[in-house]
Amino acid sequence: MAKDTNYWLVKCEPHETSFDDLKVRPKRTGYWRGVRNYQARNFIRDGMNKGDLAFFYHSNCDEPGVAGIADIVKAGYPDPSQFDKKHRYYDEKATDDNPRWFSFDVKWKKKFKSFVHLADLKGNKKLNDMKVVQRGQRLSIQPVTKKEFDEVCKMGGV
DNA sequence: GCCAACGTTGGC
DNA sequence: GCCAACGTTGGC
Repeated sequence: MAKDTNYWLVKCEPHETSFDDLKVRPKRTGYWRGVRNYQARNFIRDGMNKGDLAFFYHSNCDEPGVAGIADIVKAGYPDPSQFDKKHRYYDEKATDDNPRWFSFDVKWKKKFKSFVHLADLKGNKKLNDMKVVQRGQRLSIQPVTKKEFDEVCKMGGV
C-alpha cells in the first residue's frame, strides 16, 4: 500500500555539500548523519518515507535558499555514527536495540531553473506559515505542506 | 563577526 | 521542576 508523499525541507551547508556537489556524486546520492535534535529526529524516524520529496536548502552561507528538489531514497534507519566511538557524533546511550538517532538518504532530482532565495520565500505571502521563514527557526529537517511545496516549485520555475 | 533564538545541561 | 549558564544555529 503506497503511502501519501510527504514533503520536506532539509538544510545543508553548501561549503560541505552543495546541491551541485550532490549532482556529480556517484548515483547522485547523499546522506544525512549527525542530526542530534529530537524534533528533527522524530520527523526522520516517524514521518519520512522513501519516495518523499525534499527541498535542498542551502544554509549558513552567502545565499541562503532552496536550490532544488531531492528524492528521499532511504529513510528512518539508525544513524551509524552514533555507534562509532571514534566519531564526533558518538552517543554512548545509543544501542542497537534502542538507537537514538536516525539518518536518511537523498538523491538529486531536479534543480530549480532559478534559485529561490530565503528573501523571496519571506516575500511571498502565501508562504507566511512556512517554517523556514519564521524567525528563530533552526530545525534542520522541516515538514513542508503540499501547497507550500507547489508554490516554491512555481517560484523556482519547475 | 555579531547576536537573537533556541536547545541542552546541571545545580539546587 | 526551575532556571541560569552554556553551546549551537544561521541570518545578517
